[in-house]
Amino acid sequence: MDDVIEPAAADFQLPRILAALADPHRLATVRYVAVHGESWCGLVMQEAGLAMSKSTFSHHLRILREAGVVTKRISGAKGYAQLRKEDLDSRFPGLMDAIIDAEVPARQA
Amino acid sequence: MDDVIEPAAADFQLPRILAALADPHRLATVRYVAVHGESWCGLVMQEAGLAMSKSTFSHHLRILREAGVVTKRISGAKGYAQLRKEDLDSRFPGLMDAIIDAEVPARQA
DNA sequence: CGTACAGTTCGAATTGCATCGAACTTCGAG
DNA sequence: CTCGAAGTTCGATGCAATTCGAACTGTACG
Repeated sequence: MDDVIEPAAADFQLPRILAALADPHRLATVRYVAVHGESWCGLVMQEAGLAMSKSTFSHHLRILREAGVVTKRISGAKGYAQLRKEDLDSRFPGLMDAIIDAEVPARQA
Repeated sequence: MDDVIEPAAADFQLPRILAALADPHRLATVRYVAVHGESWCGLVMQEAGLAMSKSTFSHHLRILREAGVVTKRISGAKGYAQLRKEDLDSRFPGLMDAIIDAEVPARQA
């Protein structure tokens, strides 16, 4: 069921993390949990402005988890996503801060 | 001939920059010019450990330029690539430092 | 128990990316 | 002018990513 491998911090691969963050949907997801802390996935989908099906969101979350960017915790029927800030900071100091604090350009057409 | 658009710093798009940096070959390229400063492309290809054809390298360099990560200067028949450190720092403070200074995991087979 | 909710997995379609060789342009050196 | 070196562009190809709906599993709650 849930065979997703969340790597240890020592196994983080920069290209993989950058690839995970390079998708606008996933970036929005990461930014949301960075600001709001551990969040229910359903809320993230709504609030982060992600117009996609459940299965697509599940896919994106998997990419983020397999890269080591987020963790998922299951409570009852719901899942909660959280940024792995400490682990990311330990391997790539300043990386996430730079990405999270980056100016979000005005939405362009 | 050279229609590659190198965007102004104000037009930098984070997802695009992250995507450009997410490829190991391009990451190696960026790290090389970050350390060595403006470099002849031929040398970069050799020294950065890039085993690829000229056309493929040209393609990767284009991606980096169009994202705003590097500039190219032509001198005679040769081209020289340079990291756009100031522009990148102005839009995304700390981003490039974090990426360049990241520990490169020991290459093991 | 049965219904609704939360989420994953699967298959399929579409799209995009990395890569190469070949052909071409341009520059520098003879 | 001619030759080789340096790069770019152009198809073509093969692989990976994104996306969806449908079917499935598991939890919560009347």
